[in-house]
Amino acid sequence: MSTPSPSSAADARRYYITTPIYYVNDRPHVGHAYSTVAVDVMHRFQELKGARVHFLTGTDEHGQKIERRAQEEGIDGQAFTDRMAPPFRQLFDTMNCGYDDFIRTTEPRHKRQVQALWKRLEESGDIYLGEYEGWYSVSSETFFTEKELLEGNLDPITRKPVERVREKSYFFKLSKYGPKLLEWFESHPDFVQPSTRFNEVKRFVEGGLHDLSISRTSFRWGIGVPNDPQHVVYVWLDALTNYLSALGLLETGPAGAPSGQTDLAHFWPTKGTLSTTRAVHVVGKDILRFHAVYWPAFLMAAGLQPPHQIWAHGWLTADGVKMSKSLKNFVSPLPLVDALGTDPLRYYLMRDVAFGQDGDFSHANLVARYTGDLGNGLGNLLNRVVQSILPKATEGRIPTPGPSTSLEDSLVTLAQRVSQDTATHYHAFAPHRALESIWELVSAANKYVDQTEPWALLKSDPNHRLPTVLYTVLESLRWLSVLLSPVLPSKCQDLRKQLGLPPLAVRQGLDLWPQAWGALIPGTMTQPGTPLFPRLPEAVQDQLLGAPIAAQAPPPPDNHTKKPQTHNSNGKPMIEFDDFTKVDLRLGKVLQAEAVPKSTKLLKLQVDIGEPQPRQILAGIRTTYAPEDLIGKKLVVVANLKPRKLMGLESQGMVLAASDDDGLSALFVDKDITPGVSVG
RNA sequence: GGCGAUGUAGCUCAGUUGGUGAGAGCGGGCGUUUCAUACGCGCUAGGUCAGUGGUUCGACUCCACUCAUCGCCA
Repeated sequence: MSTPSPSSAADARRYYITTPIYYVNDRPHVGHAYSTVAVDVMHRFQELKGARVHFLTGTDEHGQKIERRAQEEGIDGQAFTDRMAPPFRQLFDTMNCGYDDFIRTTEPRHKRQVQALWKRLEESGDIYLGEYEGWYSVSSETFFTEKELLEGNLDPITRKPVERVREKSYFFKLSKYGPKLLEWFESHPDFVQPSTRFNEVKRFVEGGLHDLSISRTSFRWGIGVPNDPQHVVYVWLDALTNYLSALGLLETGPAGAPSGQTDLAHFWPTKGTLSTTRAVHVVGKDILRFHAVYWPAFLMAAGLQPPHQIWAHGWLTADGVKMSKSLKNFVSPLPLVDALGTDPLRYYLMRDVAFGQDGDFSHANLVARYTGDLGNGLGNLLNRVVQSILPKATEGRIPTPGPSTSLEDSLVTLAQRVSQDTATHYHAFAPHRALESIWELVSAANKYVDQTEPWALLKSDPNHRLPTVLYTVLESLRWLSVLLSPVLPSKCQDLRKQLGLPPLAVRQGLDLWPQAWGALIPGTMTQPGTPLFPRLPEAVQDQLLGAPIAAQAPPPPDNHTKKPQTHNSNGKPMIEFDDFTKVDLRLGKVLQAEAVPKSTKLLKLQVDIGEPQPRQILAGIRTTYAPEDLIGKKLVVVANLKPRKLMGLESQGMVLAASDDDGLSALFVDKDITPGVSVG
């Protein structure tokens, strides 16, 4: 399995990359954002390398499921999809995905192309009229065989009932293309990624292909079959064609001659342009088969070149739970963008999930990535130099570097390696690795600042060593502003602005990827601004971490059993007896008590709980009890609470007390019972 | 059932064609600096590399089997 070398994309003058078109039967969620952001990252990377990129996304709007949804609402399909499609577009705009085209399958330009493709397939003799009978699942838009169905004739995926459907149908001679497909797979070892998915595809084809039913008469909401308006084109043939129709590839003029859409059409590879174009479809693993088997077969039949690559990514779970309609636990990206901003969410999605594998969308990890990587790592690096030291050293101008030492040399060497590694990883559709690699440079730069101590040089050597040190850090940040820009486009603009640099201006044929050290121009004014990734207010953190899934997603209602009570009148979750027995409650006798200095609430107690040594326990009861009131008293102690530091002192347990607005009362024991005995 | 994967430190994962004491990031612990967004830097994981049995001078890395998890099978 070969990975393209870092230079190959720059050579590929044209790069066509697509997301799946999204089915508009529901509102967009973080999964849609994920695949579209991934494609946007690739698109931005390729542009930086000087490729001419066409980035397509859009919506899939036909099919029986849509027809029924529209009917339920008493509106027609067009009105329904006109309402459902815009939120997708808005989401991708919010996520700062710079798509070049957003196609809807209900657009006339697409309908013409589908019909044109149909005619081509007909001309090649690969379409015939037959009769189809089978179990059709409306919810999955597909037929199932008898043995695939669940008991009671249910769709094995959606568990909805299927219908016995018998209808006249046009068929595509898919069976004829099995050997050609296998030959194609053989000669294109990177056709499907990741390779384990490719294995599945190959075996599927090796198992033999049946002809594919490609029209329906049982519903109307779709594209009419040319010259047989009773039939509607099968939704997958319809949907897949979007990749061509966005390029106007099959466009014909009034006289049937190719129209003027030739420029865009060049994004689709032909035999003559294989080395200078690259067409890649990014899809979810659930629709791989359609893209890796049916789609190349259609294209072969139409006399067209299959795409270069199909990249199947994985699914996201939500805080460890599979996202599903019935659980209503789809993570909506918009509140996250409100809380953190677009770029941090993009960063999280690209950094925390290995592209191609399934991943988990974890709110805790999101916050950790924001605070740790972005805030403490990158943001603080910029801040500590541009905001803090540079104004004092050079009144904010980029300094002129002097002779370098081994410290500078090794940082430069590392930056060059990181730059190469990062490019390799972006190329291989491994944004998580690219970012991992980039953070080597972030860390090294922070370490460099620590080692060189510019704040000390400010006093000891402001005219010689200091300019070199500051220049080196600033130049590292300039490199970072390029390396990170595919993932953090707007934050990198901000970063560059603070460094006194113009925005990155991509141009076809111009490779902007960092290679030469020292492009920062001494004397340029920097523009210290607000921190790139300000520390999250606690309220925002709490909002992100505060049981976001539980709140939005009650467990699926169970109609048969009575729902157990999950919370008590205090809003606390119900616990099992076993949970309770985990708490080691013991009787303790207070041996000593004294106030904690500088604290109005805390008392430091030495409590005998039957152990050789008394426990030191800090209790926030000083407002009610004076130290001398407590000595000799017996009270209830939580003995197995993890030790915790309060006001610099370790507390090895907790004293039970009840409190209300007026004060509190410790739980004293009135009989003379031996310290250390269990309470329960 | 058939086919294919995966199982490495608390968590997420790297570990090229078998060979110096098995790694990274995060979390935890300890220390330290003070320019900075209480941020940075340093040290710290003694992990039966799922298990068993093989091949080999030598295996996390090859083979067989077992267990667990997952994917594909129109």
